[in-house]
Amino acid sequence: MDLAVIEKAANAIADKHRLSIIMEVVRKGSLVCGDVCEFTCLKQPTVSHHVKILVDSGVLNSTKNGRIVELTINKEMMKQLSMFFLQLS
Amino acid sequence: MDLAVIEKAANAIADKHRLSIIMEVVRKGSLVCGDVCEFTCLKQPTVSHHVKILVDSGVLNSTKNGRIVELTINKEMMKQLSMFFLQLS
DNA sequence: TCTATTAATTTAAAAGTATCAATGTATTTA
DNA sequence: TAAATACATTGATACTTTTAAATTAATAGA
Repeated sequence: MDLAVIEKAANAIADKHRLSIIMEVVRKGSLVCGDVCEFTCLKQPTVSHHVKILVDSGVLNSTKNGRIVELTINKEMMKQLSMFFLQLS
Repeated sequence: MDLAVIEKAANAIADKHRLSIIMEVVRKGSLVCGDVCEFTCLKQPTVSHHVKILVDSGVLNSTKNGRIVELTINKEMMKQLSMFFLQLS
């Protein structure tokens, strides 16, 4: 497992707002960026910034349908993180 | 699982130097702060700073034997992190 | 094509973080 | 008790991150 991947994913997760986005994506199955603005009370550019970090790190997947971006959890990444920490325990 | 705990642990892990400290602690079983200065090429105050973050977050355990601080991995925290990411996958 | 909608980018200010020299503290040893 | 050792704290500087207003880009629908 590449430590740079772990570092980047950990960084993406290490934020109150981003962590709550992750939990909401998992709870609902998927979210669009507009939903995130609503439930986080953050402005749209701020949400766009956080979403970019989550997607770039591989924590979330994004698929663009027209002008709408749909966010889902990257289960493969979650499995890798789970395995990494299991090996450290 | 408390998200604040996850957030704090993720933050501790989300750093190149701290991640390498974690890996070395696991590889060797334990380390003292002086060892960390050597293999990271960081100065002592910087190491003290990083170690504090790792210990405060619960990622590492520290036990003081006289003036020497011994660092070990917190296996319980690793298990909790592993479970957390497993549930997201 | 015109307008509304959804998201990305730019820019800038404020807050937070990493680093290390200098210094402090506690403990061991001569 | 004095010197040496191991680590913590302070304070300064440089760098990074977060946030959002303003703007831009892309798409959908009238």
